[in-house]
Amino acid sequence: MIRCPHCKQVESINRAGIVRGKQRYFCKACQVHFSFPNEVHTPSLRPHQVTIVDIAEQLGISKSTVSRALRGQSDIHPGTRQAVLDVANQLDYQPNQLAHSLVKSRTNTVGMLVPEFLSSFFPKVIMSAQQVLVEAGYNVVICQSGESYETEVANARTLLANRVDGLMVSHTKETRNFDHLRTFQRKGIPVVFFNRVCEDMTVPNVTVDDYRGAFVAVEHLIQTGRRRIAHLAGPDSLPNSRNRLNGYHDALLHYGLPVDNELIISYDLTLEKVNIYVNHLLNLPHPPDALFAMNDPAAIEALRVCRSRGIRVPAELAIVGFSDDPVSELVEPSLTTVAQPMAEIGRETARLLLNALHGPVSDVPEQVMLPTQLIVRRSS
Amino acid sequence: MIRCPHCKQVESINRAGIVRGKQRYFCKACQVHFSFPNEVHTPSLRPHQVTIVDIAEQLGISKSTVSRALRGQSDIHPGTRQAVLDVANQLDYQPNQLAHSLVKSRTNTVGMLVPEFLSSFFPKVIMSAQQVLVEAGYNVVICQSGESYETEVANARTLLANRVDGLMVSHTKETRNFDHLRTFQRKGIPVVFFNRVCEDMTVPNVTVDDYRGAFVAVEHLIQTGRRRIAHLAGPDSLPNSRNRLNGYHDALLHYGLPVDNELIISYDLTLEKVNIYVNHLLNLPHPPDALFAMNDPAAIEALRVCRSRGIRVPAELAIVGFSDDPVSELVEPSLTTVAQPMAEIGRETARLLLNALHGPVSDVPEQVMLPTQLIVRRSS
DNA sequence: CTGTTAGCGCTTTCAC
DNA sequence: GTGAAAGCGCTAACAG
Repeated sequence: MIRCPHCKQVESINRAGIVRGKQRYFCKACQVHFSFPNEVHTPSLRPHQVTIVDIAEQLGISKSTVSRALRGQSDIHPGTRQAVLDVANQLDYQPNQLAHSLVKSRTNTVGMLVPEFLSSFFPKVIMSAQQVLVEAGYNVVICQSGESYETEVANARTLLANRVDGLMVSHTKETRNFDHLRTFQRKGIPVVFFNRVCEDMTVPNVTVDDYRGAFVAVEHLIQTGRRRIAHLAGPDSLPNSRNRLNGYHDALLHYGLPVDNELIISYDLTLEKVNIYVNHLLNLPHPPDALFAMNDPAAIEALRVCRSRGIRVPAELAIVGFSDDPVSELVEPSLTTVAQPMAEIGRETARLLLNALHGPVSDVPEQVMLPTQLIVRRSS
Repeated sequence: MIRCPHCKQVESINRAGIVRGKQRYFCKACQVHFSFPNEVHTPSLRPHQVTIVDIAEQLGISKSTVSRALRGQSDIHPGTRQAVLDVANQLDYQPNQLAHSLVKSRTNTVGMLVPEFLSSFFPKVIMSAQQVLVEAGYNVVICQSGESYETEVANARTLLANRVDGLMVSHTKETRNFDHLRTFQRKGIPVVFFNRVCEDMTVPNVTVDDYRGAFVAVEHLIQTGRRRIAHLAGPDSLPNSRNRLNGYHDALLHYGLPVDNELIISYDLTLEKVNIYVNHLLNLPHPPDALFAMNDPAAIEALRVCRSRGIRVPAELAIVGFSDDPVSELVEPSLTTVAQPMAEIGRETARLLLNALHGPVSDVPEQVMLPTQLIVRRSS
């Protein structure tokens, strides 16, 4: 009698052919295929985990000696060391990092709090930060909050309970209260911000020059003849958004163009809102001839709105994004955007954290601001 | 005297204006902006971490009582509990998960090994798996290996040393030896494979019906009049690749088309190779009129090659990808592709792991195969 | 209801 | 060189 592993029903099961000698089944209710292997799995209870005491006993020596041998300390008889290593190997000994961390009160692990990792920005930053940190002997554990403040707080608690040695943070768009991060500071655990930084906390941080990036982007639009430039801004809670908005604003002023508040809309970083707002802008009596968006996903969504309305880009509306997501090169027309040095952001964040971790930090916290670069493509 | 935090030089520093009252600097050598905050950071050594003993002493009770109160056990005087909670709060007590895990010999943490997370596939799978697992009270730590076998082995060692309670794995394209994963099995730590599964290990796993997905994709090309269909296959080491290749193969046979080995090229999942191979295919005396690619990034790279060579898609070459990466909808022309239910893969993987974690698993390991869906767009 | 004791697996004095 | 003993912070019997 075959039972669907999902809905536990028996009636809805059909045989679905044989693949590599195995009968496959299909549950009509769940629309799911499944099968069972031939070999039988014998799930013993968790067996005894071998410890240094096991090694010590087998060798008739003390566990201190085993500990020393395993760590390759100097004051140890070469023969003893080899014997320990051999037995450890033979017993398939795996050191217990928990016990080690407990006694050393350091875990060699650092945490990273990010708001999401669906766009390419955070994965790239994570990878380069990780590379630097792993090389320095640290493990990196990544927590993503899905832009939810509550999840971020929960993640921070978990990392704290697990006694990470340090923390890298790019907070959610909802985060206004930073107590969960101040706790780390109070406990003497170094915190480094990147990308989205808290201006009220005195910690090292890594940002890009959002102001300048936005300024140059808008300048480019002006120099290519645009006069009514709209801005899809990010949430006011993010310094990022504010800096880009300021850059936009100052570029208009600098070139003597009026700042029309009707053309500035700040949204919550969800694509549905982009859709609504872009349509709204296009429906204006005097619609904009250009759009500078907070980020690439927004710009690309704007592109789609234009496509669906038959509005030609860039002829009728020029569009510029921010970040240089790999997608921006692939869309049609390809997207002009302000590139951020993602790998460098990661490396710098890792470097600042290592500084804080290693040195008895005698300096004021360092704040790194990386340059951006305008990449002109066909959407402008 | 200002020193560049990167190159440590003094000569290459320029002042770069004042932002929000702070002097900013620019290092010509490193092309980097930086600044220092006003407030001075006093980096004390790591302060004493408060423990249940501290709470016990302050209250003049035993630490067992504190432990019980904190965990909300039943046999405790409500007054005592409240007092403990108050002091814990006042002292900013944070439980030490390491100590807890050590004594319980379980960490409530599960590991996830993925080959990369730059494409959208793994992030999506991770997110949905995480959701299920967090709800069940587990933390998830994610390790990405960048498709490097050595990194995967190192990650596995770390997770083992940190005594994860369970493991979810999608291995690298290089992985042929699975000893690092068998170790978990031997130690009684449940392992679940997903997406890229090891056929030699008797563990639960989650896959999609690659064979059928490929078959349907090629069938679609045939039914829309294509006769010379090329296949850009993945590495032979991945069952994924082999199943998709088989689906391609059988579809041709089923419709009475010849299988031309010249049109089947297997590549190593790097985009540079895609470029070379697609060009090679297009240079053939009898070039293909359609291409079925192992995955969306490859298909999109093929699209770019065509664009740069002025080859019209789909008129001259129809292209079909695999996975339904969000990008595939955005490229021009939009990409026909075989969608994988990423969220469901994650959920199922998490479910299988929870089963193994909770139940004393009395069954044979379950193998789930999820259906795919052909999404026809403009590239075919 | 609460305290005492032992111990999770490891490192670290301090003797010998 | 090596061992004995104490302790990292917490939980879990077992008494009372």
